[in-house]
Amino acid sequence: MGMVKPGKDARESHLSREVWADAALAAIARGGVDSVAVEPIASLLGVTKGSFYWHFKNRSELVEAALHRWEHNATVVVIAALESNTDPSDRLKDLLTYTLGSLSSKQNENAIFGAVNDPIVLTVVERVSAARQAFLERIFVQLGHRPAAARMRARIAYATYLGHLTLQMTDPLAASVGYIDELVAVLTAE
Amino acid sequence: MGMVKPGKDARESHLSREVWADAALAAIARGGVDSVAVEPIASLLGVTKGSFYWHFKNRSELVEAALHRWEHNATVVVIAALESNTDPSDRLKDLLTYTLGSLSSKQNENAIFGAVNDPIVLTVVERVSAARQAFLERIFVQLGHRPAAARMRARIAYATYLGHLTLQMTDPLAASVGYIDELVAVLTAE
DNA sequence: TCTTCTCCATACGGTAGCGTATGGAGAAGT
DNA sequence: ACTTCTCCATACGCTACCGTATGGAGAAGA
Repeated sequence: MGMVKPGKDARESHLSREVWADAALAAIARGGVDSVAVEPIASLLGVTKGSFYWHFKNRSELVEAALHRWEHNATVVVIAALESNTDPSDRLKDLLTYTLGSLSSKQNENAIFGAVNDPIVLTVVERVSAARQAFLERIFVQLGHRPAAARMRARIAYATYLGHLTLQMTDPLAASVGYIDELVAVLTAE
Repeated sequence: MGMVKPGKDARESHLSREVWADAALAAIARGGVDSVAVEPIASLLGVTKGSFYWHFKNRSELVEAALHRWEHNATVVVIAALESNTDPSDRLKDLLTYTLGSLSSKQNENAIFGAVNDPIVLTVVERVSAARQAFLERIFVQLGHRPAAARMRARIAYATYLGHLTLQMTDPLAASVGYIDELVAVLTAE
């Protein structure tokens, strides 16, 4: 197999599937899932369609790859980042601070959630939402809620997160001091 | 002016701008703002593009008209429906019950908020969000919160509403009894 | 009746993007 | 050195949609 070994130096002459997927994810952040087009991305990467159709079967496969990358960042990475903190209340606050803080990922989230009519998007979103709500549910259980109540609280907290995601697309939070504290207080109120 | 008077009978041979705008709004609910295309809508209405370009200047004008219709339904109509109820706590619960209940409008909302990268969509969404948050802010003031706190609570409540809107696209609420009561309790907790 | 205006059909050119077919340069194997 | 394989460029046909140009049927006005 005459494959070029990627090597560790920065300049790689050959593109990989991951490079394409990341470029597609960036396109989603800019113009939504529907705006993912092969030829514009190719010219951004400095190549032509010929490259794309060697790495991928068609456009849907590219979108799917991009969504899988997002899924990984949105669940595994985020949850792993909170493993160090064990106190449930702190964890909730850190989670909200972390997820509502990173600006670039918000464009992606909002664009992806706004395209759930696409069945490919739907399945990924369902998995991500389920994982996140399960994570939140454990927090509320640790906070002393009973299973049914913890489940409702998790849903409320997750919905609140999603809503802030959408809101911040138009209204950048205005950096009001103590807002997240108030938010955590409301969500954990007895 | 040889214009045909619309008359009051149902069968109108001539189409109006409103019919086109409503059809476009239905298209938004199905496939998002980007999916609004002149020719498919025309064939749905049983006419051709010739009709469209007589009523509208171009596609953007159609999208704008559809968004204006949504804006009206999303603010004026909803708020007017709650005028009868004066108790702030009941009003909040009625608002959530009402807005989280109508199934068809959710598709629209989610699709529109998922396309805020479009500047035309952005301006409309900003107006709608401002009006809704102002409405909620008044409720929380009536509930005894101070201005700054009421503003934060209004934002939280609105974000929660938006989040549930998104969530229900994939997870149909599961009809858990008492969920909205729990939601209202959380939002109005001291 | 004859003209005028409204509303729409038809026909046309143009662009953006998808997917395929084919060739070719260059590295990897042998 | 010769072949094989990887990665990509070029070129092509196809579809969907936009916007325009033009004509025409039919109601309204005069």
